[in-house]
Amino acid sequence: MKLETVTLKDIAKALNLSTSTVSRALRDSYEINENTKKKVAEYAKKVRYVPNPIALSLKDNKTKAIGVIVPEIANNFFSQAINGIEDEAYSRGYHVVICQSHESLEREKENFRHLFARKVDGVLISLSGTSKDINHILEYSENDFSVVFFDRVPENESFHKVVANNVAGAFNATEYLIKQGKKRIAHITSPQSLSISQERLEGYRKALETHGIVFDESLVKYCGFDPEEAFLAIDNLIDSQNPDAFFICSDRLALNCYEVLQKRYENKINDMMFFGFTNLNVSHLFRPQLSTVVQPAYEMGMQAAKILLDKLESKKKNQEYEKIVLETYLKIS
Amino acid sequence: MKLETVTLKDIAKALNLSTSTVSRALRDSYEINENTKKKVAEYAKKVRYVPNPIALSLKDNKTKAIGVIVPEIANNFFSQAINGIEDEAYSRGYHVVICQSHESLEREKENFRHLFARKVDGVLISLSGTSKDINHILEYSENDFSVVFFDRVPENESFHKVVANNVAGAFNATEYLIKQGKKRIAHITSPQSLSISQERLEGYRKALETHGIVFDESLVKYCGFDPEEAFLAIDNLIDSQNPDAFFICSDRLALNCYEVLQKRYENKINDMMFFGFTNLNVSHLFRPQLSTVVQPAYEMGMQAAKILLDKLESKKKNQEYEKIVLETYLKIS
DNA sequence: AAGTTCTTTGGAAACGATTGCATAAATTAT
DNA sequence: ATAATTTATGCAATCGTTTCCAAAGAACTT
Repeated sequence: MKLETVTLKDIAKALNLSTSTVSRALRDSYEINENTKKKVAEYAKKVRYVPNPIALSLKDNKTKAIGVIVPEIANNFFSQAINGIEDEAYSRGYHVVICQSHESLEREKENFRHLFARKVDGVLISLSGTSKDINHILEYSENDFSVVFFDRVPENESFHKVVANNVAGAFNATEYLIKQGKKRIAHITSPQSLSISQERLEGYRKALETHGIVFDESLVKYCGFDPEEAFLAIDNLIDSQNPDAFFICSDRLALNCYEVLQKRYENKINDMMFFGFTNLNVSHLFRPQLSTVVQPAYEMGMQAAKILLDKLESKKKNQEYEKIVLETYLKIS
Repeated sequence: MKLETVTLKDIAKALNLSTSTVSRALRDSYEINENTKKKVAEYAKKVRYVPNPIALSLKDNKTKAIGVIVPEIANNFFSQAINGIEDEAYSRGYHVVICQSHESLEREKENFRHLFARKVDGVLISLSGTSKDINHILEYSENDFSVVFFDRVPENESFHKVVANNVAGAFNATEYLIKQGKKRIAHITSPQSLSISQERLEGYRKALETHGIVFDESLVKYCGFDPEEAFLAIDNLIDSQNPDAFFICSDRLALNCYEVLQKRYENKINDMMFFGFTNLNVSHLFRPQLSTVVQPAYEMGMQAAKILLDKLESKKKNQEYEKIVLETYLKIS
């Protein structure tokens, strides 16, 4: 059983030393004789000693693990963000526990409880679509538990945040459509409570304004997470508002929208244009064509992880809260 | 600081008992007086006592965590499989640590080392595309560390495995194309070392055979993980082999293939048909149309997790290795 | 009434590592 | 040569929990 995990005690016994000496030798303490150090190091290597992270965790109440809560893994934006988080975390010796809220506040609370009970050192989170407040998070963060938000963030000032420049992204997308001669641009978006919805709407409005188009509320549809609801909204919109373009603010809604189009409007949509706000890596293969505002998902994840880990590893209580805003780019199809 | 974690010792002190009594009371031991139990339970609830999982882990050398190694998260098949794994694991009180091999054997080895060092109780893995043998895994599994494979599995008999019925899926897809009148069906697939490649090729051949079409090796292309290589192979194939349909065995290759088609063959492809072996949830939106063999990814993940957890939780060393084969279905676009 | 059993509780070791403190031996200073 | 200092090591507590063992007191037996 060469895999039996060997402990300090085993090494101590084998070398006729005490565990404290072995421990210090391995950490290269100045108190230990060079010869002893060498002997210990050699033997430890030979038997492939690996410190037991659990014992360490118990000792200093740190797990070297961080939690991540996202609405869904099966979403390109989030899986790319997670890649960024993992790369940063692993390279710094942390591991990552991923949870999905499935857009449910209840699940999000549960995830938090779970991660906290598991004693992760901190949490990265992108809020669920039904989380209207963050009391469930304040409860933890106010007691010195580190939380960093990314993508979908709360208004509360007292948090670190990493977001895309949603206003600019939405502005650029809308402007592009306008420049293509579109006048009645429908805007399909997520629940109003989400920061991303508000900011993207703002970009959309600004672009209209800049180009002298009157904002028409009836072209805007907020959709929850029930597909049928989205289908109906989109259907109504096409029937009654006669849009010539769509600016759709999530993967999910873009797909809902295409679903409707394919089933019911094959004939009408020839000169409609579609813009999304997605990280679908296959959007260029869609017909009708779907251009999208692409967010630097990987980068966002990495930055968020970096902020969290920096915070965890700095002694001083850094009271300044960073908000990092990353630029998006347009991918025209 | 209402969040300060409370320990058994705190409860003991507050109630003037010993920690052992408190511990036993909470676990409802027969030795403890009913009144004492009640008092302890009440107080524990009041102060929201949650046992420290790290202390437990240290004690019984179990972390209630399982590791998952997949090539990529940002792939619908795997993220769906992970959903299945997580649902099963969380519902049984385990958490999940996810690692990505990025199709690299080296990374896969590292992932394994990492998970083992972190003392996860077992591992679920889908092999990387460059893992030609599994010595790096045998080393662990031979020493009583539980490993369950899913999707991309080794030949080795002494493992639990959960796979899709790749042969049947490939057969059905190919047969469908044949029935649509296709005669020269190209087959683009992953490295030959992978179980999925071999099995899907087998299904493809069988279908041809069944329908009296001679298998033509030059219609088959194995592609590694370099996109340029894939582009070239597909390009050559179209130029020199005049295929009238494609059966493409992965998300990645399907995308590579479409890349080539869009850039260079817009005119030629009108009557070509395309079949994939993917869990892309948007394949019906592609043009040219992409039908696909859909695997029960969620179910596969769940079953794999179930087998692993059952194994972890059963005392007896179950020497029979299960191989579960789940059926696929065709999604025609 | 003395011994036996049952009920209920506490003490202490264990899991694996770190670390403050004590101490023995070796070296240096006076 | 003796005291002071340095060098090198070990002991024991700690983190939070479980569990084996001991034990005190109550209740029972004969």
